[in-house]
Formats: sequence, C-alpha cells, structure tokens
Amino acid sequence: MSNQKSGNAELAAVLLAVSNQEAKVLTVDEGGVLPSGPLTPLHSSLQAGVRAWVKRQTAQPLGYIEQLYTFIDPHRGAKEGDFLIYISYLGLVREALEEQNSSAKWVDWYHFFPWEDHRQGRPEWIDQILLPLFDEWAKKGEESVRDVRQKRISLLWGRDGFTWNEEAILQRYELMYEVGLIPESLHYSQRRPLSTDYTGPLMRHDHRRVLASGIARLRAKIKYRPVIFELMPPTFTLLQLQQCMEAIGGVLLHKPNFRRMIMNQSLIEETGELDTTGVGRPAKLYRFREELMLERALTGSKLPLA
Amino acid sequence: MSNQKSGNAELAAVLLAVSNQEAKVLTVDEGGVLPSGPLTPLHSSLQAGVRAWVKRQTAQPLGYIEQLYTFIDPHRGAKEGDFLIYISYLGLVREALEEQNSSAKWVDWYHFFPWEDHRQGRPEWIDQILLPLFDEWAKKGEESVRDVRQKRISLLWGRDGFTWNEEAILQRYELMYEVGLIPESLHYSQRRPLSTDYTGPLMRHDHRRVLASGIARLRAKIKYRPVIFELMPPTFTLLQLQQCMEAIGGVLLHKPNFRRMIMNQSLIEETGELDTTGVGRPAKLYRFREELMLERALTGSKLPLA
DNA sequence: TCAAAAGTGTTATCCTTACACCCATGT
DNA sequence: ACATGGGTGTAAGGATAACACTTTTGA
Repeated sequence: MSNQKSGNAELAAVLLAVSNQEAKVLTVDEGGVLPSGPLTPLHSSLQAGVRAWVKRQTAQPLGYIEQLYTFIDPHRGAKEGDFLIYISYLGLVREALEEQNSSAKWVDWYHFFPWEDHRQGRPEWIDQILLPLFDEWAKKGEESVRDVRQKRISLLWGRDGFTWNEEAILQRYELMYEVGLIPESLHYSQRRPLSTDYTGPLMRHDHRRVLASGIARLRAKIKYRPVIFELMPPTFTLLQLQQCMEAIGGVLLHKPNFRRMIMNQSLIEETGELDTTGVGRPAKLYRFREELMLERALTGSKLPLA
Repeated sequence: MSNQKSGNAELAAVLLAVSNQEAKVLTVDEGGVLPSGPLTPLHSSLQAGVRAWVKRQTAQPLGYIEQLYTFIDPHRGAKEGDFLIYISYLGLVREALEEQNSSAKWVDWYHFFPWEDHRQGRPEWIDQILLPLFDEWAKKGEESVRDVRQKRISLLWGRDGFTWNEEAILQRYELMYEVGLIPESLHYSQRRPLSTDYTGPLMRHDHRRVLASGIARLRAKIKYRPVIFELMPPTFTLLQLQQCMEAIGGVLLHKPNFRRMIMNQSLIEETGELDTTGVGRPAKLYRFREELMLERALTGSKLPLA
C-alpha cells in the first residue's frame, strides 16, 4: 500500500573524541544539533558514504565508525505524508581540534548530560533535586505501575542497593524525558522548569537521544573491544589511558588494578620513551600493538569500567 | 546535491524460533528470501511498524524485537539512480507453528549455514574441504596480505590454537563470500562449485548475510541478556533450556555446570510440576521469573555458551 | 537389571578487588 | 622534605570448569 509516499534519508553522526580528560562531541549550530546531511547514493556502502561525508565536513580523519540506529521522523517530510529516515552513526576521532571554516564545535558531552559525570563523586543534586521529582511522578501513576516505576528509578539511578550503571545513560535520558523534566519532552513542565545546570540544554530533532545512544554504545563497547585506542594519541602513558576511560565512563577507576589489567592483556607495549612533562615520577610511554587488532576484534579485550 | 533522488525503504525481518532442538528461521518463497515488505509511515515508531506488519504476515505473536542493521541496495531502485534502503530487524518467536495461508515456512537455519552446527562435533569436511580452499586463496594473495589472511582463517575457523567462536558466524559467512565459495559471491567459481551440503543454498538480495547478522546478534546477546526465555514455552525443564541454548549456539554444553549457573542467577523458579513425558527420571518444570525482566534487562544475566 | 536422564559434591584454577606499600622526580 | 604521580606485592573471595558420583524413573 501507498508506494507513492517516499522516505528521504538523512545521516546523523555522533562523533566523539577525548582530549585531556574531557569527553567531547562534535556539534553544529551552537550545539543545537549533531552534524547531519542528506544521504546520497554515491557510495555502494553506507559506511563509505559516512566516511566521505565526515571528511568533507571536518578537519580530522575519522577512525572507527559503526552504525547506531535508524529511526523515522514523521514530521519532517517534504510533502504531507512524507517522512524522513534518519540513519545514525557513531564515529571515534583521535583528537578534538578546533574546526575552522564551519559552525562545527567540540563540546564536552557532560554539558548535555550533567548527571552522568561522577568523576568528582555522585552529584548531590541528583538525590536532592531529581529523585524527589521522579518519586512524585511514580506516586502520581496508577496503582499498578507505581512499583514498576519505583524499581525503574532505583535501578537507573543507583538507589536502594543498586549500583550506578554508566551504560544506562540512554534509559536515564528517556526517564527524564518521560517524566517531563527536560525541554525536549512533549509535556515539559513550563511552570517550574529545572535549571539547565541539571537538565542540560535542548538539542533539536531529538538529537540528544541519538547522542545518548552513541555514548551508551561506546561505554558498553569499550569494555570488550579495543576501541579506546581509536581515541588515544599514538603514544600515551597508563594514566592518560586510564583518564580517557574515566572521561568516557564518567566514573573513577582503581589505578593499580587498572594498570595490571591492561598489562595482562598485552594489548600495549613500551615505546622505551618516558613522559617527563608532568609533575612527579616520569611515566613510561606505551603504544597499542596494531598486530593484535585482527584477533582482538574477534576474541575481545577486557577493560574495566567501575 | 541530488535531492531529486529518493530512497524507498523496505523492512526485512529475521524471525527466529527454536522447537525441539531445531533452530529455525521464517522464510518465504521456498526459502529464497526473508520476509520483507515496504515501509509505510503509519506508525510513528519503526518498532511498532514491524510488529504490526509481522502480525499480518504470520500466525504467531512476535515477542522480543530489535533493530539489526540498515543498508542500501543500489541496484533495486524504481528508477535509474534510485536506491533501496533496507532496514533489518531481529524478532524472536516462541513457537515455530506451520504457516497456513502464505508461502512462509520455518526452516532449520543450519540448512543455510551447514558449517555452523557443531553439536555432533566439528564437521570433518570443514578441515578436509573448506580449509584447503581457504589456504589456497590465502597463498594466492599478494605477499603482504598472506599472513593476515592465514591469521584470519585460523581465528575464524578455530585452527592453530584458536578456539571456535560461535559468535563469528557473520565473519565466517563473509569469508566464504570473499573467497568465492558460495553462490552469492560475485566471483563464484562456476568451474568446480562446492556441493550445497557445504555451502548452503543461495538467498536472494543478500538475505543470507542479513540472516547471519541476526544469528550472530542472538548468539552474542543470549549470553548477557535474558532473551532465551523469549524462545521458550512458559514452562520447561532444565534440559530443554540447555538444548535451546545448544541449538542456538551450535555447540554442546556441560550439563552439571549449566544447571548450576542457571540456578545461581535465580532467573527461574520451580513450578512444582514434573515432566514425565520423556524417558529417564522425571525432570522438574521451571518458569522464568517475569518480575526480574526489568532489572535483568539492565544489570544483565549470565548464561554460558561453550 | 539396565539405560537414560536428573541431579549433587568437590576440587583446582583463574580472575577480580581491595589494601598496603615502595619508587622516582620536581619544587 | 614533601607532594605528586608511577609502580609492585599480596591475599581474600568469587566465578569457572572439570571430574566423579548418586538418584529416580520406564522398559
């Protein structure tokens, strides 16, 4: 039925980078949207299309890339009844250089998800401000859904015995959305809006959800596939590697155990050089062992997060 | 550029089920393709669209569903220059009942991937027939790629110290394709074609690759999310559960350890009934604890495969 | 009584986690 | 000397995997 209707397709990219303990995402238009553009069938593979398109848009080469999710936006067709197909991608970039000739800007992604950064400890305002609002929402529901809602809150936000799970960033965002605490929400409470210090700023076209998906994917993947190296410079110290992991996960790691876990995998090797730029004892520099890419892509690596 | 071109979109579904030790996939047109159809923007979410569409096509209700991958087929546009967007989904169905009023048929998926079933031990013809052909292909390559090819073969097929990894079904299929051993391959060797006992039969529109993606996703997911229960009847014995896992993974499991691992997770509970239909000592019947769905979807479960 | 499947006990090994501690450098 | 980060040792606890073994039924 209805083969008149056509769905035009668009690409949206979540491009992530980490530089000196800051996790960043590439945005355009003053942080209002993710970089995106029309899909043109010039390349036989979508992957190649994204790569070429990112190259044209930004200065940096794109390292690792993978497809995220495809969804439709029924409100943005060219004609009535048309719809827009969005194909989203996750891309990892080695360094977040300033973009010159465009409106593209690298922004700390915790700007969009302030509740996700627990590196200075769990923000007190989560428990003081957000959780009471969630609980109110839970109580307001039908008898039958209250317990489910309470459990969902506890699970997602690490309450009553449940621990914080950094991978659940998308689900936390969706809870915020559902409860109506963020500007994107359909029934956003205009009466007493929360400060964007807590909610983060709006992104258009539901792009904040796409960003959350991308971060979730990265946080999950990093534990069992050697993708951190796509975000690191060619040589690095173990602390730099650890801090990169911490920036991504938004949590702190146990240093001695982290080092050992890395070394046991023999994923990296010493370069023989030392890093003397910092304060304290100079650290050995390491590099990733490229030869292992092939097998580790299959057999997996194992890096801790939390 | 080129906003004249339009990409029509189509859905393709990998619907999987397991019944008495047989892992099955729903096919149409004599096993030649996966069920697929045009995307109509009747539903705001793609997920809902797929669900409704599957319901119309088949008799069974669709349990778990998740998006697989989106790709383009440049050769199948309505006009020159057009292209077709394929959005593929994985769906899990509780029972593989005969379909009546359609050409839909449930087929043992190892029919399409004969080399993936190791439940009766590793098929000898893998080492006797396939591996020599792979090696020939590796030797034929440029000096620089030979080692990489050899390593890839060993990794994927569990040779020289590497163990068989059932999750790599897609990569193995792609190797078969690349080497030209299967009918789908662009440079399929017509001169001495392999028997379909070894290669499996062709599916049109690259659907065998989509099927491989779906199986790979299931094999991976089943280990850390409680999705097997989407494939099991409401009550079951531990052996039935184990055999379901084995059918999916294509490998055998260690019974005593399997039971304990399941029980330790307290994912299931006794119904109090016994199954007396089989030979041997009657087995306790269990049911999945639905209350745990919510938290296990987040915190994960842990089931062994191999 | 025997085959077939259900189900339990035990041990060696490895991995994870936490704690305590020493080392090398710049100020 | 001391602060800062680099780096090692060790031991408790838990998960995994392999082995041997007992139990309950139907034919």
